[in-house]
Amino acid sequence: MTLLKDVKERCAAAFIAAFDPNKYPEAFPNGEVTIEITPATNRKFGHYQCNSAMKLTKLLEAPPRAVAEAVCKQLNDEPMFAKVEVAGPGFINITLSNVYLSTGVNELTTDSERLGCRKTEQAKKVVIDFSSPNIAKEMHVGHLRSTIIGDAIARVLEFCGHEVKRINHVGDWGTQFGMLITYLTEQGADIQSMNLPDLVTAYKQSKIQFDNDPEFKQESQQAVVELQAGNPKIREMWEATCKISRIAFEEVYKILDINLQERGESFYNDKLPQVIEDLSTKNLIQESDGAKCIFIPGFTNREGEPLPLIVQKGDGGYNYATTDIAALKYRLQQEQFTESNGANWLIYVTDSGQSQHFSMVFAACQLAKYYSPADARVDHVPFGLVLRTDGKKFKTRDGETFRLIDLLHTAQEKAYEKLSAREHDSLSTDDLESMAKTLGINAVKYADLACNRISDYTFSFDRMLQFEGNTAAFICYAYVRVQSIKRKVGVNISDIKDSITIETPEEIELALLLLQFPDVITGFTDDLLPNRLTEYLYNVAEQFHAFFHNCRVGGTDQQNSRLLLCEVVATVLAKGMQLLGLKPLEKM
RNA sequence: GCGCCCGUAGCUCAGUUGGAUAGAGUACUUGGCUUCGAACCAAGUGGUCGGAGGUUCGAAUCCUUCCGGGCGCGCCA
Repeated sequence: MTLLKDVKERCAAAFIAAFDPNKYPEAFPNGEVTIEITPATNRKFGHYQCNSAMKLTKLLEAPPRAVAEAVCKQLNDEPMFAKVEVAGPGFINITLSNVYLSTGVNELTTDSERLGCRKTEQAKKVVIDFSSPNIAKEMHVGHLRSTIIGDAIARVLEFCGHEVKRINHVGDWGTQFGMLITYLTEQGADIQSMNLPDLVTAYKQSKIQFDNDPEFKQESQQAVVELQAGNPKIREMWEATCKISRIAFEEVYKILDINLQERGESFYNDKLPQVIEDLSTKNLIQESDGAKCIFIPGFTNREGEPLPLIVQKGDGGYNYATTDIAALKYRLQQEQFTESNGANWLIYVTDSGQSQHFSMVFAACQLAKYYSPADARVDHVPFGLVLRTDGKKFKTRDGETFRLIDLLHTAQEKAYEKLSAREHDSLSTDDLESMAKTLGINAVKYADLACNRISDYTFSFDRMLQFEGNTAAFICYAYVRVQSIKRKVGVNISDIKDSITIETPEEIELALLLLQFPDVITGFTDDLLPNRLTEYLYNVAEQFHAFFHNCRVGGTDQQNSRLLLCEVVATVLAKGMQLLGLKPLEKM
């Protein structure tokens, strides 16, 4: 039972008590009523508000205020609420009682793992596809967004009790390997001694030659065919390039603390012919200009003609649409989970430029009866571009992308500058360096997660490393201060026999927020927007500072109660940070 | 041209599915350290929610239409 559900249930009961469900069957289908409870828009309206009196006014055949007053009457003696009032055109404003809030936060003190969040009753088998860099290319900020958004979603869904597989759908297959391998062969390159930057350089050269040298182009295309056919020599070179890239990717994942399982496009190579065959037998494929296409109703090209999803090219090769269909089918039908074979929730975290592609792939898979929305949830989770502070795309003056690994190191270095510029009593240089590494990465992640992912995101070291406002450092600082007060008071939390008593306005606000944690997590799983959670953590941190400023802890009658409250704050902050892939600092 | 996304304070961004007087942060102004970290707190200035219509008790949110920006649109992924 979450706070929101609790309020909702009691209000629904009040509607049923105030109006005879048998008399108004339309308002009470099956004797029940669905009502709307939202957090109050303004504190002077209480903690929550119910707007259903206005919505149900027609079905209940009474003016909105009269409906509200009848419901309100039923709630006056409810111990959960301190006050229930009717206001304006028919709002029911609800203020929770201090007793209810106190009881609620007390329960959290013995529930540090779940913090009121119950595991889902409908655990799903989730395959989440994120990060997905390309072999022989550097990771850049676009991969950063996919990686940290995907990671945060995976962490939250795991916490909710879903069974989650994190898949790195790396770009390790396709025509580019033909040209890369042909180029490396012609140059007589010693692949074993190369690193990723060498590979990237070779890739760029091969692209130039591919575009300008017809003979090279032909050889490259032949190399692709041989790679797909399993030519040992070619295959060996391909594996070597993958290995080099993998080493570089792992370095990034280690810094970012990302755990995911690589299963690249090549994994589906041998499944592609069957997919085409299956689509053919289902009469979904039409030939157009030599290519095999699926025409999906509702999609048109620039001439207004039906837009094809090409699943087999004129030269017989397959492309990413084929791979994505094969991958979707595989994940839903063959994926090995502990209890059954297939997943029933697929998530793709990619840039929003691929929205149309995924709508078409999803539509094609539904036409092929690989799934129906009734038995599987399939989400494309899009995100916007990364921009510079001048609004342009995040690239160097030469049009090159910044290497992700360099950006991460820069963030850590700048975090060190910021930290060391302040006075610290008992922190060694080693401590500072270690903190800066954590804080730098926290800042990079938090700044990205704190924006609504659908919008474009403006990347700025200065902003993300600020200690004020909605930033990683501010959240960390709140946590640090809780740890500090605990050290200062010197009481072992687990020895405290007292319970929390909520009294002051600051305590009430803080308790209310802490009890909302499960509702925030539930909201997250509905819309997969990480900024809902960052905003919540910011509110907790901010409210903690306000509480701490006005309510003394150490040496007061309320010391133990407030110490316990502080502990809940720390637990919520730590859990929230963990779910976002951030690491708390004990000191800073 | 068609499709999708976006347009909210000088800047960076929220806005919980249609709710009350549109909110934070930053910047700027002001007040608060002789007790738990002032990396903090409190207050103020700042808005035609891109424009115009429409739907209704009620619109930043839904519909229509313009304006401005971004992305995508047949054999790259």
